[in-house]
Amino acid sequence: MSKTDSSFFERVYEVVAQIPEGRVTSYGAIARFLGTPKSARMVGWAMNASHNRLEVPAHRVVNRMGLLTGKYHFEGTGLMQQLLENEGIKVIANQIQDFENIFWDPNKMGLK
DNA sequence: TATGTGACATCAA
DNA sequence: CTTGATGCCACAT
Repeated sequence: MSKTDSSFFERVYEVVAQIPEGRVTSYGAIARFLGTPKSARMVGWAMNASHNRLEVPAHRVVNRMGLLTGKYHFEGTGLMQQLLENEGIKVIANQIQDFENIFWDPNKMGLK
């Protein structure tokens, strides 16, 4: 309800919320889109707070290698993988298959 | 006010 | 080729 977002996190949520179904993105890509290419860690941190923002599909956000790094932060174990598989993404051993194929770049979002 | 932290990324040896 | 170490920025205490 505040008019001033004043939260870098809010921006991350917005980007993540724009991720199409069946697609995934990386922390660095989001960070770069926000203008802070070196703050990839902050993106992950924002996800930490995303637990309050259910509108944020954090399960669609993975690290650079397509590895479900934050699966341990979800409710239970394997929930993140379940959600991804539910969208048609193949995940084996916390590793997304065809990661490059389903990778969604926010920078290309409105462009092209 | 200062210190610590973190679901990453990138460079170096 | 692999493994290690550092940088990073914004938020929390």
